[in-house]
Amino acid sequence: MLQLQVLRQNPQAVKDRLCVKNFAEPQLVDTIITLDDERKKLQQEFDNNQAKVNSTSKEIGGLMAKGQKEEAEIKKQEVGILKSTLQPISEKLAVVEKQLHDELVKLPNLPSVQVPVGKTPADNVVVREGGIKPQLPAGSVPHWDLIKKYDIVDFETGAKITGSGFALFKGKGAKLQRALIQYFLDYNTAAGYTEYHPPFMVNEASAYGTGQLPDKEGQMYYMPGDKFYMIPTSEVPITNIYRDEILKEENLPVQMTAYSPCFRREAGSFGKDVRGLNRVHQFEKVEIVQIVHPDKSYDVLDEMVMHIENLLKSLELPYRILRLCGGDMGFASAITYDFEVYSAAQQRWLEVSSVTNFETFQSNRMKIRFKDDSGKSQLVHTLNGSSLALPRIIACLLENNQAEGQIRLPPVLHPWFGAEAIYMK
RNA sequence: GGAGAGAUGGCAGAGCGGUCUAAUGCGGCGGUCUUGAAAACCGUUGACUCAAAAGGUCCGGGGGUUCGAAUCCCUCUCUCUCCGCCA
Repeated sequence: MLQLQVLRQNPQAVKDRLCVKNFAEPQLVDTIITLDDERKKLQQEFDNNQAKVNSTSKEIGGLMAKGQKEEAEIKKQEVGILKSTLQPISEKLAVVEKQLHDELVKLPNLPSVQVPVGKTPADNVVVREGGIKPQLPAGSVPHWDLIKKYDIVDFETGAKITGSGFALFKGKGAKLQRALIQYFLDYNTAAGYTEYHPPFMVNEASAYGTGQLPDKEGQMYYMPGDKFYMIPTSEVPITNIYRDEILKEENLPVQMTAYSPCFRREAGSFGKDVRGLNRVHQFEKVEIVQIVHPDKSYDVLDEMVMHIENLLKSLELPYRILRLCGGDMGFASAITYDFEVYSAAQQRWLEVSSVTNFETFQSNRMKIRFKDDSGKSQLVHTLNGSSLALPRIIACLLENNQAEGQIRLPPVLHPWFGAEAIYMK
């Protein structure tokens, strides 16, 4: 949620930034400011009357104590009249406040100045590429064939148990997944992140806090009996740890990492792009989240990009880093870098991580603040990134490392699979 | 699932209709004393809103009673204790 103060200070600048995100209704900014003016007027009127009610009520207390009942009765009548004027004002105020809030949450975050202008993924800017695209041997196949050949992921049985888009990992496939989760978590904690294992369902307040509600309601699985949402990413429970908290400045930055399964409905997609592990309803992911001083968030963003880049290097996968254009960024993002790995058998790039600086967009909703030197409360900046999402990493590891009757895993995974680099028989 | 108790400022904890602009303690901050520190003493110390002052709001959330609610009533949520069930 954007800060009203920012809109009021420079409405035109806000509208200009919204246009970079291809936001369709920049005039909403003016509507919001008008509503806020009205709110202020009503609030003042209400406060003035309330002050009179309060002071007169105190007088009544004094009169009653002295036994001056008749004077007290007169005052009671006065208060009665004042209160009857208070009622309609507070009703109007409630309506205006709700309208104001409802409109304000429709505004996406403002893109930072570094964000390239553009409408579609084609307008994203490639920042860096790394690794070497492998030359696959003749007869190489995509991962959806490999998983059958080696019997390590079974989609048919997954569909039998639950439904289409749910994978059943088996044998060395299940072990590879477990190994990657552990490797990623250890890599993150070694860099100073504290490991968490959160609940995999959240309540409405948490889903709202990180911006999943009301924007992405249909994307989440929902349990109406308990009003819980299955988490679409551990970002939701992890960032909400600090909801409604005021941190001490010396406790910043807060660095957290968590593994969780992620549940996404992703209704309506089909075809080659979503085949096999390319898109599933439940996938495993290790996430990193940071809560930082507003002056530091862009330095931290660069650090996080480096951190994830080095992790990809260690897996020996060809990768590239994209700076997303305004039109391709998420609702809550001020700037996002996407990481993609090259799937040699599918001959396409697959997104495996997304690193975002939300600036104050999440912290304003969640009221995550810190006390600065002068004792003032300020909103923190929040950032997160995947390190990493597993299915497409697995797809690429399988495809890019396939050889005659075997798949060679990179050395960092040898602790789980033995010294020999030949696995998946 | 059944029965009971409870939710108050960073923490602990009083408060049972009218100086509650919430006692007290701990913690934090400032000062006196000290070479420095500790101790002791003195002072100070919540959030939000309004450009600011005045004012207003906030004692788990929502609603009600009353001239007046932390305090009484209703309701929801959560926590704890005991019993039951259970990996």
